[in-house]
Amino acid sequence: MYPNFIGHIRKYVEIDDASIVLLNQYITPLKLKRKELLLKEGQVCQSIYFVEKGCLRMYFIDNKLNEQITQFALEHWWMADHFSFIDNKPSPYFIQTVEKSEILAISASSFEAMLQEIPQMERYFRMVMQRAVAATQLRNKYLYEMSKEEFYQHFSTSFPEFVQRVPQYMIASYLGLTPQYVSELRKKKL
Amino acid sequence: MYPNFIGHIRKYVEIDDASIVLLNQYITPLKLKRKELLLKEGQVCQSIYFVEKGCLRMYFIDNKLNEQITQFALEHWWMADHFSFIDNKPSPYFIQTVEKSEILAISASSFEAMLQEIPQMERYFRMVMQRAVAATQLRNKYLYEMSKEEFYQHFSTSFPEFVQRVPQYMIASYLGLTPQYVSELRKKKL
DNA sequence: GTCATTTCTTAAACCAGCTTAATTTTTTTT
DNA sequence: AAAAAAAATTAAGCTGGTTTAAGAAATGAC
Repeated sequence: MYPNFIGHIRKYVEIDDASIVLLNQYITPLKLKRKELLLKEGQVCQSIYFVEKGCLRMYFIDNKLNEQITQFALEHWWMADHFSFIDNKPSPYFIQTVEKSEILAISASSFEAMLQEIPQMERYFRMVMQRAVAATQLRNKYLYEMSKEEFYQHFSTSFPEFVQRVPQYMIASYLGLTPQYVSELRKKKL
Repeated sequence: MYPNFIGHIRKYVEIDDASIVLLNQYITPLKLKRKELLLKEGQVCQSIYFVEKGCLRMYFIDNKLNEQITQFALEHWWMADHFSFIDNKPSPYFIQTVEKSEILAISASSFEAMLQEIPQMERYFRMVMQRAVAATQLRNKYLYEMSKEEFYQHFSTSFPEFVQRVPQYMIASYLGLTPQYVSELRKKKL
């Protein structure tokens, strides 16, 4: 059905096929084209989104009216504005497909019901969230210890597929660099 | 027993007194003086730490041999190097008390056993981790949209108790600033 | 209570990465 | 296939925040 989603769950918890079938009622699958919006600034982030296939980005409009990207999600990643999702507050973010994508959405009420009915999912999300915290701790450490030049080089050698797949100006934005500076860094490395 | 800890759990999940009593067997309470270490670089982060009273900091030694602080934890906060804790890998961090503190430690094996025996704790930690993700998303947004000067001013007006309690050079380190620059910014504001 | 250590301040020179602006290349649309 | 739009490059000048160095003030230990 959703091989990436089910595979991801089974990587973390033991769950039988019957429970997997139960899961379906909580999930809304979405087939989206490039550049479609899942969340707009000012709306509440009603769902969390799993990338079954494709790529999402999250961004906000900064005071210079630039789209400032704060996160990407490729296959197997979850995407949400968690503060908005948890507390039902309007979000400052947009969430948009970068390319044609297959997304699984779970609304806040489905999420709650799912966790009640399938306790393994509570455990799954505890682990997913814990790993997300671990990942941000690591990224954060890199931010503290590297110059922007090192940060860019580190990113592009660590995630070469990413650099292939996503426009350069989006990577620049995500890394907190100007497109001009990224351009300079690329020239430097060749 | 540990009013801050129990209060924190009950803020998130319904749990009866019997289960609270069960909790005790998984917890190691620690009374620590100022500047005591809970984790050293190169060790595996064997436990997660709850600050019942006092203050912890997490830091690593950067390439200029500075102590670079990446996190603080005051009362009610959890502290751990999650990658090290989850995957049993050596940590690059030190975790140290900033002041005299009362800490509750839960080792990895206790953590696992506790989650098995008391399912509400699985839910509690899912929520704690999800809020931690939400908090880093927010902090991250501030990093993207503010200059370092704004970031400092924002932090010191948002957490005035912190600025009272923790030496200025530690706050500078945490915010990614030099102590000299923080000194300049303070002078500017008066 | 005083000495030693830690923390904070001041100031000048410096530079990593940004801004601005114009051109070229690539991609998308028709 | 051509036109339009989006993305990437180049280069010069500038600035927010660092570095370096030294002295002053505050704190903790005995």
